[in-house]
Amino acid sequence: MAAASSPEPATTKEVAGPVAGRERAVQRLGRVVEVLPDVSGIDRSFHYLVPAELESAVAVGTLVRVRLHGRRVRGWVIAEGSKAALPDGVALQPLADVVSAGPPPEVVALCRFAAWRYAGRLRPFLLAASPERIVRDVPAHPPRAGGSLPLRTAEEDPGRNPLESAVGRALAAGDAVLRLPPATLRLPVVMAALEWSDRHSPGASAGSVGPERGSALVLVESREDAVRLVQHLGALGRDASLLPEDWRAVAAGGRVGIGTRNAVLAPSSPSVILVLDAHSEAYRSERVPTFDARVIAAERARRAGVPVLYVSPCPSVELLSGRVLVRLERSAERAGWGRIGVLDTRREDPREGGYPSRLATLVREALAACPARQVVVVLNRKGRARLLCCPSCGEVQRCDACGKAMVQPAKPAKGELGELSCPTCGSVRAAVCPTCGSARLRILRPGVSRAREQLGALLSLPVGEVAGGGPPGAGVPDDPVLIGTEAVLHRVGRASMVVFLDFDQELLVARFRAAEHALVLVARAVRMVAERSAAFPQVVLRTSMPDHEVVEAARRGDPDIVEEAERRRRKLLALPPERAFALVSDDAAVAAGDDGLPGWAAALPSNLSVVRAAGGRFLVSGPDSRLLADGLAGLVAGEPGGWAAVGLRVEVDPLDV
DNA sequence: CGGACAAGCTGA
DNA sequence: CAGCTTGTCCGG
Repeated sequence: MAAASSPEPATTKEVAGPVAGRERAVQRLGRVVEVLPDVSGIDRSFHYLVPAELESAVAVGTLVRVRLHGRRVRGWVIAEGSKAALPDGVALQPLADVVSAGPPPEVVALCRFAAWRYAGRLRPFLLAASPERIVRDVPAHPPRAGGSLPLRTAEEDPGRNPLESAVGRALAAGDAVLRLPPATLRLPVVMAALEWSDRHSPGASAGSVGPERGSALVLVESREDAVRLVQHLGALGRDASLLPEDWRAVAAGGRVGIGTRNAVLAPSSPSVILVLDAHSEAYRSERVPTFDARVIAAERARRAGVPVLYVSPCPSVELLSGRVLVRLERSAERAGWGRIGVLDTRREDPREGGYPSRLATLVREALAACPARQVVVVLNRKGRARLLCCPSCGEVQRCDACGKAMVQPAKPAKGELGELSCPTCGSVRAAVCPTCGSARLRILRPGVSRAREQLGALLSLPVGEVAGGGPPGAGVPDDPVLIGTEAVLHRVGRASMVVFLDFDQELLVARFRAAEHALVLVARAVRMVAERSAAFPQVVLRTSMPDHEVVEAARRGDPDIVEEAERRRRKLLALPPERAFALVSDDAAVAAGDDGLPGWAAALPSNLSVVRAAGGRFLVSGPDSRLLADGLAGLVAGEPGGWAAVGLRVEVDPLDV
């Protein structure tokens, strides 16, 4: 069919005939669209004709039903197409139906950016950008002036409070991090940003009548935060929509859309994007594609010409990289971290055994000063004991199979020896020293359940254990003292005091983001303890490294201390943001078992490097994320089946390298 | 992903 | 060699 491959003439006279002629006219004149099937095994698009009766309902982003290889599947219109681009001899089929409204064209474009940036398929992003349930009647998107928002260089009104002025300065900068200490309430920050957006929205002018309101997209770290914020804004007369369920309202022009990381793909045209608790790892998707909503938010803001503001008490160096940092005055920021106490384990009397009496004094003070609240103790070690040794011969209890230190998951029943298990290979043996046969093992590193017993004895108070998982607040015991792993910081709302029983553990974790993560934990703890004027330290760090930069930063309420150290370290070791990384899993290479580099490595551009990493994966790195993404995109460029066909799984910006 | 079709295996 | 399983290919 030679006609199919020749370009369409601009006009055609072939309009005669009532039925067959009309069919033919559609064939010749009809609109062609590119459709990406919503099928996980297909990573490519196909062309379809738009039948006249669906003409007005089909736009880029629309969810449609098509016939593909004999089955009817859902898919997204991802572009306008043309027959000219098709290979010879393919007969176009019409779209079978329109299923639902989908993301607006700008968001489809943003999804394409995300798929490129994270070397993944388009489908998961389009899914995240689409409504959960079918939406049939969305009013057409009101065209909004984009790209021309006047960004002022300085906030002109000096009469407002420091918080409002800081928000104003940060928004005026376009892409900024606003560092606010953990005790800061978030609602006034959001309100200040919304009011700024009202004043700077394209429709706002001195002569306009009635409240002219800008629209906003607000990202929060958890579902609970989103629900709460929608309620609070509603109470203040702001029309706020919860994503993803209020997708339709947001698509129809709802003023404030609020949600977690997927909300960055909301179907709105925000005049400001706000990311709260921007240090939170919840903004990263743990599944491939491992996108980061903060990165997509920045790109969205850049494309729309609107400001994006990241709010955090302790922003990471990656977040700060290339952005303006706005902070409060030193004294105000320091005050917002409260009083941080330090217990130096090097000064503890070993004869006291377990925990120092000073700890008991602090806990009792806190309970007396604030009887309505609990004291929360954090120990990031599950089970009863993570390291045991034999007191008679001094042997550390190791696994016979793999040599790793054995752990004791639970307290032995009365009269029983109990069991040790290996955290690496899972093998189990009785809690008896294999060298000398002693059944009395000493716990060198207690886990949560042993620490609970010890604390109960020290304080003569009931101590409850909080297990991880489940919604916040559910299943939290009402004992005066609670202990758990860092999950307690998410499960318990308020506390009179938070004690990190072994802060060394957070400081010594062998991950390159350990220091920043440790400060995030302290910030979370500070937020749980509300009374700012309390005379006792509200957050207590028990550590053998009181001079460590994280302890110092927390005490002085100055995250600069961690940030400077971290930035130096990243530079020295060429870690992000100095370089960009991706972990590539190649099942075929692992199966083949050769120890060289796989074939695709040679196809990467010379500005990227590849080394073997643990677990049969490959660590690809490049000078920046753009060059990395371009290089990785080259791996599928010539492949019609896309990522589905190449058999590689790419994790861009991995948490650990 | 899942249908189509081809090549391989089994039992009479 | 029918009838079934298993594998590979490919979609407009």
